[in-house]
Amino acid sequence: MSAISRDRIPEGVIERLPLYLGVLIQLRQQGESTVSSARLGELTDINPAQIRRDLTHFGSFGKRGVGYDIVTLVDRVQRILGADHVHRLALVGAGHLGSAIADYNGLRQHGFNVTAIFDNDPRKVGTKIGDIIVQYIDDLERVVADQSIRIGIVAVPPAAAQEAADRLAEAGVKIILNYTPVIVRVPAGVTLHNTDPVHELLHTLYYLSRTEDVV
Amino acid sequence: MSAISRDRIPEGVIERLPLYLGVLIQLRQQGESTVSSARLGELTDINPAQIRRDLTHFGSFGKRGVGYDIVTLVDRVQRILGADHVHRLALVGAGHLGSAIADYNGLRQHGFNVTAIFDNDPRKVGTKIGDIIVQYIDDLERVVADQSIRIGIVAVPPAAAQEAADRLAEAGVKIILNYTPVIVRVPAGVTLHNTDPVHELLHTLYYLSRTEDVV
DNA sequence: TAGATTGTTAATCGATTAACAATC
DNA sequence: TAGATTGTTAATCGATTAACAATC
Repeated sequence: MSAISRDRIPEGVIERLPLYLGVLIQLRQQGESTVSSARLGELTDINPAQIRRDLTHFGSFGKRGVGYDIVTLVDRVQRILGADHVHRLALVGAGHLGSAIADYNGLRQHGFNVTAIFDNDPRKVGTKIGDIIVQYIDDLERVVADQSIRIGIVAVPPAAAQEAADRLAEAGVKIILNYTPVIVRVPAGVTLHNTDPVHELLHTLYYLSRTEDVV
Repeated sequence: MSAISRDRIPEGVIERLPLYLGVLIQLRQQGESTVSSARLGELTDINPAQIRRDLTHFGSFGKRGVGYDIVTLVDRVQRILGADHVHRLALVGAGHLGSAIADYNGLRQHGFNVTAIFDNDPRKVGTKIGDIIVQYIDDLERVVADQSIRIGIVAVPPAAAQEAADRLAEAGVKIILNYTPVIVRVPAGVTLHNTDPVHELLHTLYYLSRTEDVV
């Protein structure tokens, strides 16, 4: 290897790649064939210089005077992220949130396939969400290992969150998406990502109180 | 005012405040009365120096040699974020995702009160989610204005996302949480926050492909 | 060739962290 | 008083952006 620098890639770069990917796929659907960093910047609200800079961390994918070939760039970004092949997902929790996630088509479109759903409620076990039959939580370890699933989603009530994460990690899952407000501990080697509407609301709220003055 | 600097607060600081708040509330529940930045750092995985630095943007809330009084700090952080009083929320979309959000107790605990839910499906209109009756989407403008709701959540199918956001903004909403993968445009003065599981999965995925090598 | 746009450097800007004096 | 921990400064580190030569 020569041109491509294999140094640490800044976190911010990795966060922006999915954003680029989303816009690129949209452009591809619209039949566009090339795109400039300027146009990409408009669509993502990100400085074009930064987009170019971000991409050079992984190589040089554009043509001077022309821009980036969309099909190629989609492919490259997917490969960088590891989204160029299918990933099986285990979902813990078959309530409203779990159902929403399992039904969500966007996942499959990006190669994320929910292939196992677990719940501890006997009334839910055996029912179907989409194509998938809800299984009893005690089968988690076996099923996850059998399917060598490496991504898990925690969509259970707060009180059950830590246990769900523990079992997923124990079963060999490497990425856990936590949809619970609970601060979950995971062993080293497991990447945790938290999503909590409260967190996001509180964050945005700050800017609200600055703009209008509350009575 | 003298001590408190009224300069621009870095985005990162505002993002961390909700995290501190979550941990502080947890500590308060456990009956703790004071906490040091060191302990707070352990619980949040954030450098203690940064925590102290972050807080000084808003004043000095601690006691040297002692730490921070938890009750006071919770109160101060809530006030900074604007979370010291109740906010009404309008929810668009009464599907699984909408139901999950409306049922979510964490919201109410932080002063977020879903007081209006809208859907365009006549079969859902009139049904109840928790205490709230689902209303027809065409009533959105009227209801939101009547209740002077300033926060809206979009939990509809992707195709309906832009329209939902447009109507919320039109009705006077200032913060929109978009739970759709669609890149939604909002008028100036409206703050948009996007949450998409795909986005988060793709982001985390990058680190997965670095650690283990895929076959 | 002239125009456009990349890849890359260098300058700026901002955020994180270590260190320590102030002080409870 | 001795020990602990804050508030704050200064140093480091990293990320963003402007600018432009390379080149399609």
